[in-house]
Formats: sequence, structure tokens, C-alpha cells
Amino acid sequence: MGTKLPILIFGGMRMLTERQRLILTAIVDDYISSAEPVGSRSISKRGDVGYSPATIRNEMADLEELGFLEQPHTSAGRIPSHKGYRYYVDHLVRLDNLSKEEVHRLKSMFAEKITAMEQVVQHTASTLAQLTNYTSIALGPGMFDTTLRHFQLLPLNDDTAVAIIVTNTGHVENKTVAIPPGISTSELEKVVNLLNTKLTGVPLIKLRSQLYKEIGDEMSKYVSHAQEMISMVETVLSGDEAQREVYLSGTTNMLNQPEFQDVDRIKTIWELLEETPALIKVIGAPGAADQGTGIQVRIGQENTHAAISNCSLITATYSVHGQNLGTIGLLGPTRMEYAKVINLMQQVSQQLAVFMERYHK
Amino acid sequence: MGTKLPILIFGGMRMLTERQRLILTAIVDDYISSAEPVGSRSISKRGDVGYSPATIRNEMADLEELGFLEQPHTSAGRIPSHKGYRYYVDHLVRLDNLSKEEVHRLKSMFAEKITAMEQVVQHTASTLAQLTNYTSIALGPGMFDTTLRHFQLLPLNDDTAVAIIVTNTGHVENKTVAIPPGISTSELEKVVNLLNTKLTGVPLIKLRSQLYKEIGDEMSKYVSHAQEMISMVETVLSGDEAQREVYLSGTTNMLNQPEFQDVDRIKTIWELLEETPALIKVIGAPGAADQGTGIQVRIGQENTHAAISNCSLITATYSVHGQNLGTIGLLGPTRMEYAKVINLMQQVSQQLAVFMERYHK
DNA sequence: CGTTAGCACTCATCGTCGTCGAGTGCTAAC
DNA sequence: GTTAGCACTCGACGACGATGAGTGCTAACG
Repeated sequence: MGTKLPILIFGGMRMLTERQRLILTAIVDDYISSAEPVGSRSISKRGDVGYSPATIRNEMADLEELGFLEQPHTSAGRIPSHKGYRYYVDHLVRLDNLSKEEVHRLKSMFAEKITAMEQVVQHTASTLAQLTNYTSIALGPGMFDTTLRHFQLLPLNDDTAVAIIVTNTGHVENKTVAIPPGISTSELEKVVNLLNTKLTGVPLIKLRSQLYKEIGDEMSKYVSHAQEMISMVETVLSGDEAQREVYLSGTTNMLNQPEFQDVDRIKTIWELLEETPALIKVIGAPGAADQGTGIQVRIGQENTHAAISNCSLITATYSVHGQNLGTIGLLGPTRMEYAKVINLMQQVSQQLAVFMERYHK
Repeated sequence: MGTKLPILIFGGMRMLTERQRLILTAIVDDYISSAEPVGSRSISKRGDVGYSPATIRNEMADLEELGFLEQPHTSAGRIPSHKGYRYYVDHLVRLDNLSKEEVHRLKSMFAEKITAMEQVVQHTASTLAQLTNYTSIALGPGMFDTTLRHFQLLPLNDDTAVAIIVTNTGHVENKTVAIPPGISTSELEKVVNLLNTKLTGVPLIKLRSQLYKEIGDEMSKYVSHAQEMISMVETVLSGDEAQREVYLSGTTNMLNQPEFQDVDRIKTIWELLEETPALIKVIGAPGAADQGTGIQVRIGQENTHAAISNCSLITATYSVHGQNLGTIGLLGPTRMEYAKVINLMQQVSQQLAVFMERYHK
């Protein structure tokens, strides 16, 4: 290849000519809004590309050869390939501003001063689903950073009690447990007091180890049946760490998209959405395309789970002091309105960061 | 009409001849398992109906005239009408026994002694969905019967606190609220103590009125900013009564049924399932067909909501001391395996009753 | 007189076939 | 380098006929 060709090497990706970028953009935009393969004529008729259909056809053939476009069948128009979407998202998408109404709705969510962190996350996700017509998946705050604020045991009757754990973030976790037989109310109280003085401020993840290390011996001094008490407290603590809260919203929005008119496809996706652990894995998967904003775009097969291999998932994480707390994601077809969604997500990410900072003093 | 005809009047419903009942049963059973219109020949070939296709055709024509059967089009077989299903459920369905495995699975759920009431209900519903391949809807216990067990206010920082309400049934409700400015920790404590001594044992529904009647004056003696405190407590109490917990399970099971291959239909149903208040209305609607067992069968248009006008909903309520607490329902196509489902529900209903009795001492 | 065999008739389903048109690739002219 | 012209491809769509399941009716049967 001669050096005169306008093809340059840039970051391992062959640089496209300005015209190719223009046409690719037009095709992706067009396909995103129409969901139909786009032909050379319709591109030519648009105001922003001033070439004849024939010229555009030539460029399209080149773009296809380069892997940015695909042809469903010979006599159809072109649709973007995964690579095409990726290039679009990385280099072409115009981050134009959001409508005032959208910004307003987003901001208003963070305006009410006093709400639990989880509610804000949940509410944000549901608003995103409404604004975009996609499905939102929110992964509630994990307990990496959180510490024990308060522990309590309330007897309901002779053999049952409710155990309540409150974290410093205001999260409340509760569980009904059996009271080991032969334990008096006063002894229960002693144990609870002991646990509170010893464990308040301890990170939740370390609670269990702490329980054995520091409390075990001491408890046996004050209380009979110490062993039973400890194992009871342990059942309370178990289970929490594994399961995080997942909030779904706008699941029926999916059904409006033409690519999800097939019941089988819906079913596989839905089964994924119903199965929390798998979902957490999908949404929490470490992303390749972090660009500093914390927003990740996973297109098609970039997703780890086969069920959404023709979906795109755009996620934003929220964090405090650099510590990642959770994730909010939007799930839609690969033919997603990237510009709008990425914009929204950036807004949300910012607002959420401010909110979190304020929340943690 | 002569008195010799074997047609009798019984409870307003014209009695069917034994042969008609036999044939109707065969048709419904057949249609339930095949989902295809059933013809005279296939009924004749079954072991249990010893008549020729021609005879059966005659009876089928009669049954159609009486409104128990329908014909999708002229040259197709017959399918049961709503009236046909109703008659089948009321008079024909054989309540044969459940398989040992099913009974075992159901009983095992109630075997573990110590679990919160809500968990049991939720778990039961999800097991039902698995056993039947339908969608289960469980309406968690309301708070009619429940009383306040404990109230607590935990400050998280200077201006926020978590309020926690525990009921005598072990249900925990929590909310993050703003602390009115200028209130000291000791004052907060006083208020909480006062509320606990005054309100423990009070039914949740009466909490708010009680709050004003008994507490208001007294509080102002002890505490400055009494008015702010009261309105804070009120925000805690508000919102609870309106929204009850609804647990869904097996929502994707619906998609296996041939009648739900249409995306539009799925969508309307799903939108109902997503909207908790409407769902509560549907499942909690007072039923016509209570037969003493507390099990209700609502077939097709008997359901109040249009979205499920071609579904059947079978519900069982659970209660304590005759006080209705909540409902568990199974939603499937009108072509539902009534025998199996009704059997299961009766089992569940019984077990649940025993459990509830034990739970409330 | 109830039951059944026989038969003509209906109608949804399914595969075939030709038309239509959107879109392409190539070539030659500008 | 760009564009007009043209032959070609191929899916979508509607018409058409064959197929077959199932019916209603009539007449024969025990």
C-alpha cells in the first residue's frame, strides 16, 4: 500500500476518512431510529450528506469490508455491526445536550433532601427507564464500606425473636431467628449490649470474624449457653453478604422494541432478569471501556451473558471516596439511542456523586 | 316440553345428562392437556367414552347450544366456553390426590420452625409456581391484626435518622427521616421512650389517631419542638398502610403456554403484574365462589381486570382467628389444570392455617 | 328409538408461484 | 473523484390450489 492513501494508523484502529465517518454516523443514526436496514438512497436524501447514492454505495461497500457494516441479505440495506456500534460510541456519538425537561426530572430526584440512599438509587433507575423506554437495572449499595450502626434483638414470643441490623448508611436488615431454649430475657439483653459496644463501627464484612475473635471468650463470662447464642447471631449475619438488592424497572418497555417480538428471546432475557445472582454478575462485570466518567457501554457480545448478546448495556457506577458502591444500568437493544442514554447516564452519575458525597458528610 | 325428558332443574342450572357430563369432562380434560380444539373422533377413541363419533357429535351440538362449548370456526373441534369451565370446576373436576412428591415438597416448607411469616408466604408461592408452571402472586399479610411491638429512632448523623417499626408478627418496616433541627439526642430518646410505652400493643391502623389523641399533650411537657417531632413520626407512619407487599414468582412460566405467544397479550398482562396497586385489587377482589375452603376460582371474564380476561386465577386466603390476613394466587390460562391446582391450593391452605395458628401462639 | 355408518360440505393451514420493489454492484460517462 | 444508468438479486406479499381435520345431515341398523 502506498503512503499516499488517506488511511492512517491510529491506536491500532485503522482511521476512517472524514467522509466514511460521516456516512457511518448517518447509517447508525438512521438505523437507530428506524430499525430497518438503511440504503444508499435514503442516506443521500438526508441533508447532512451531500453525495449521490452511487458514491455512498461505494463507501458502504468499503465500510462493510472493514467490518463496520453488515448486510442482512444481498438486496437489503446495511445495518451496523458490533464493531460499527463500538466505533460509533467511541468516536462518533455526539453528546448533545439533554432536553430541559429531562434535566429537570433528573435533578428533582436529588432535590428532596432526606431519603435513604437505596430509595434514591431505586427512584433514579425507575426514572431512567421512563425517560428512555428501556429497562433499568439498579444494583443497590453493597456493604464494602458500610459499618454496623446498631444491633438489636426483639423477642416476639418465647422462642422467636426478630434480629435487626442497621448500618451507618441507613440500611436496615432483619431476620427472624429462634431463641435457644433456656435463655432468659436478661441474658439476651446482656448479649445485645455486649455486641453493640464491641461491634458498632465494625465493617459488615468483618463482623463474623470479629464475632469469634473478640466476643466469644468474653461472652462466656457473662452468659450461659454462649455457644448457642453465638451461632444464633451467626445465622443472622449469614446470607447478607451474598445477596445484594437489585431493582428492576421498565421491564415491559423491552416489548415495544421490534427486535423483541420473538417470545423465545423475551423468555431468555426475562429468565435472566428474574435470577438475581446472574443479573448481579452481568451488571457488575468489570468493564473494558472505562473512560474516566465511570460510564461503561457493553455492546452485544461484549456482555458476559448469552441471553443479552444482542442487547446493549450501559452502566454507571456510584461511589464514595473512590469506593465503588453500586451500579445503575440501562438495558436495550444494540440499536440503542446511545447519544441520549450516555448523556443521561453522565448526568445521573454526576448528580449521584454529589448526593453520595453529601450523604457521607 | 314433556316431563319425561331427563332434563331437570337444579339450583337454577339445567342439569346435564350423565352422558353429557361425561363428554364435557372428556372435552375439557382433553383441551386442557392439548390446547387444541377437540373433535368427536378423538373423544370416541378414549377409553372412558364408549360411543361413536356420530353420537358424540350430536351431544356436542347440544352442549354448544346450551353454552358449554364453543367452536372457533365451522370445521374445527370444540373448546370449552367460560360457562363450560365453570361447570367443570363446580361439578365435574375430580379432586384426586396429589403425588407424594408434591405433598412432600409442600409440607417441607412448613417444617422449618422458625421463619418469618412473610418468608413462609413468599416461599410457598414460589414453590407453587414451580410445581404448576403457572405464575404465582402472593399478597403479604396486611396489618389489620398486627400491633406495634417496638419503635426506634437511630440517628445516622446530625440531621438524619432511621426510624424502625417492628410489629408483633415480626414484620420490620423502616424509613429514613429528617430530624427537626435543634433537637438534642436526649430529647429524641425521651420521645422514643414515650412512644414505646404509650403505643406498644396498639394496632397499626390506629397508630396515627392514637398519636394525636394520647401523645400530643404529654409530649409537649417533656420536649421542645413537640409539633415537629409529631409530624416527623407521622411521616414514618404514613405510606405503610397503602402499599402491601406483593411477591411474584414464575412470571416467565406464562411464556411456555401456547396462548401467550402473542407479544401484545404478554405486554398487557405484564404491565398489570408490574403495577402493584392494580394487582392487589385484582387478587384481593371479593370472590363469588367461596365454598367454605376459602379457595376461589375466577375464570376468564370473572376477573375484574381486562388484562387477564382470558386467564384463570385461583386464590387461597390465609387467616388467623377468622381474620383474613392475605392471599396466595396462581395465574394461568383459562385452560388451566384445575384439578391439580385446586388440590395443591387446598393443601397449601390447610398447612398455612396450621402454621398461622402456631405462629400466633 | 337411540345409535351409528356414510357422505357431502366447510374452512384453516401450508406450500407453490409469480409479481413487485427496494437496494445493490458494475461500467461508462462526466 | 463523482455520478448516471442499468442489469441483477432477493425478500415480502398476495393469489391459488391441494390437503385434511372436523362437521351436520340423512338413512340404515339393532
